[in-house]
Amino acid sequence: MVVKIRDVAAAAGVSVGTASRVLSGHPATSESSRRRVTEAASALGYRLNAQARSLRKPHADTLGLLVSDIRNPFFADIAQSAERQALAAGLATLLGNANESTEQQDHYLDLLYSHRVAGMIVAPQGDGGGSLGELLALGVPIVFVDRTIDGVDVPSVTSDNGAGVAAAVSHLADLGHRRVGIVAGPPQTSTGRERLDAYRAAVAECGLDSDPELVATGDFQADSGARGAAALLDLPDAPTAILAADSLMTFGVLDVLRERGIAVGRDLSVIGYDDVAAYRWLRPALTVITHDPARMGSLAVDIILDILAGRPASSVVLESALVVRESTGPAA
Amino acid sequence: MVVKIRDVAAAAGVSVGTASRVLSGHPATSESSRRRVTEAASALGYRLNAQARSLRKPHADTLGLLVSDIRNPFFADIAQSAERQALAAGLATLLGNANESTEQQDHYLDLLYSHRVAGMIVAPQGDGGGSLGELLALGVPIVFVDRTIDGVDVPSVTSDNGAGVAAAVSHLADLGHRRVGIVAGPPQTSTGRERLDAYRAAVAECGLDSDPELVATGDFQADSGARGAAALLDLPDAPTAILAADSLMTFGVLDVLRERGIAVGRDLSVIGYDDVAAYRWLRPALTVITHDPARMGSLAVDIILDILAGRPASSVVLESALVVRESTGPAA
DNA sequence: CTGAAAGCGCTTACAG
DNA sequence: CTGAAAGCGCTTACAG
Repeated sequence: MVVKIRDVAAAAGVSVGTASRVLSGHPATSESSRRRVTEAASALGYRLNAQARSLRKPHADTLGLLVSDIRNPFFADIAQSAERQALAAGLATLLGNANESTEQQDHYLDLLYSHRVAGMIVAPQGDGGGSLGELLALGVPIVFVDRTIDGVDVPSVTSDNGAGVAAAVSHLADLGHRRVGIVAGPPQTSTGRERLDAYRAAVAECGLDSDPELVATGDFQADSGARGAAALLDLPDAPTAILAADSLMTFGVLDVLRERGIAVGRDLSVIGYDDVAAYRWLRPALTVITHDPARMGSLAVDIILDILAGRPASSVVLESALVVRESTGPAA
Repeated sequence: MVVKIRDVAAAAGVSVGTASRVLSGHPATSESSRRRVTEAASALGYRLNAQARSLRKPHADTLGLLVSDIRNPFFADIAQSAERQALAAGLATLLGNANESTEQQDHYLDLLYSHRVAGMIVAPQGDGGGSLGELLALGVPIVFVDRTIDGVDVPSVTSDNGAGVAAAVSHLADLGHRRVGIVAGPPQTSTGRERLDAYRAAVAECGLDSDPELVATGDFQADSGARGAAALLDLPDAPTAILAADSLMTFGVLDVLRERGIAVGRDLSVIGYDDVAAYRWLRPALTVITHDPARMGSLAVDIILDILAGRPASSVVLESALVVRESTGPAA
């Protein structure tokens, strides 16, 4: 019932091989075959079976994309631009949502491999063992986005986390803050660690209080931002400024401040992370550390394409910057 | 170099058929084969080639998901829950982003079909012709989410748009508003049309001004919400309340009000659509028409599973309700 | 430029 | 319960 290439070939009066060559754009075809096959295909409503094709090819015309949380606008932006860029290169995107879980990451990695994707873009987690290590050993083209894993030599597209955080802390120091709190990301992620390290380095650099109690650890979800902020505010000697390490936790922090009636920018300074669209309607406008998820996504695809084409693939580190708006002010 | 089932069979000392049966959980296997094959497979690091498997099966173990805009939080929620539900049923999700374009929708539809997905969940657009019509004719299991197409008989999971809009208009009427503006969605979408129709019916029902100038048409993107609000506000006899037909346009409307220094809830009442997480930080808190994208996504997957299992599949219409918060007040 | 044929890695009747 | 074999729908050397 479903039309296959042999039906097209029969209708066009050519061999299956010739039909295949015409349909896949092989140059060695005559004008007349091309016409007849094309006509037969559209008359019969022929639709290629991508499964069958990719069984003969080293890989399918799909790209695996594994993000940590598709509902996080930062990753939605990465996904959107990666998908667009992949599509332009003729690759369909298989999307996985690791949900900040190493197990689920491994599950998806296996799944993507079993579909013989041409390459995978992943915002990784864990220590580079498990399925990730196995796939790497198999030579599957993988590029990391946003995050990396220590000791795992894979091309990546990341942001210069240090620069943004350093600028943020120094901005706060200039405003007279001495005790700056941070709601850090999970230590299992490179971004969580790098942002925290940069915070510590900048705090030392600027001569601020380096009290370990000023560090709360979250998991990149809103609730943990709220818990972290609450813990910091409940300190006997609470910070006068709080920095959050991603957008969801930033929202959690803001929730707590509102509940407690603390005036952002006046009573307490706040610096958010990831300049997501949803920040746009916050008042006072949020001072943030910003980077470029859309560019991350498209560059990651470019690197996969480089690898597939045998071109040298190199990692890129994108800029990160502080955008000062209204949520930071002089220390109370 | 890559381990295939024949290698596993050889290592286990059984035939390829037996290895296949063990690996795919066929009941007709002996305890001893099961042990030997399982051990051989894990010792060799065998990974199934899903392409090859699905070539022998009626379809792949994948589900196609075609949303209108992955960066729209409403669709991100649908995607998240659909993916989770599909995964639980052993289906990987192939995600497409139609980007509110009928052409791109058709492109993805073709792509998904070429990958022989088990079924497709789509937030549709257009008139039911093109690739959509062809796939339907081929008997591909398709279910619509959020939107439908007139005259196309496909199971769907939608919201009762009429109920929410009616409640919203009536709420405004109760507050004394006579001129209620709407930034409607694109007439190419069922949700765009239904919400507008419900608005018109409710306006008539409540005896409000039915001036056609009170209707601005947007495209479900923020910018069009801003343009629509500006047009409404520039009317010689401007509305005292504005209703927006989706979340992105709601944000656009709010932008314009802020630019113009109009106090939401006092100078002008605003009712938004889709109770997305980003609304949570708006002040004054937004009165909205709410429905349940996560449930939409998982129910849509359930329907696909019903179809695949040969069970009767029926459409479901979810509730939609008005949540009154602070952005609506007495007519000025 | 074209056809005949082998083969991609699996699954599944068919016998036994 | 098991093996041998056919076949899923394509692509691609190999000859010509």
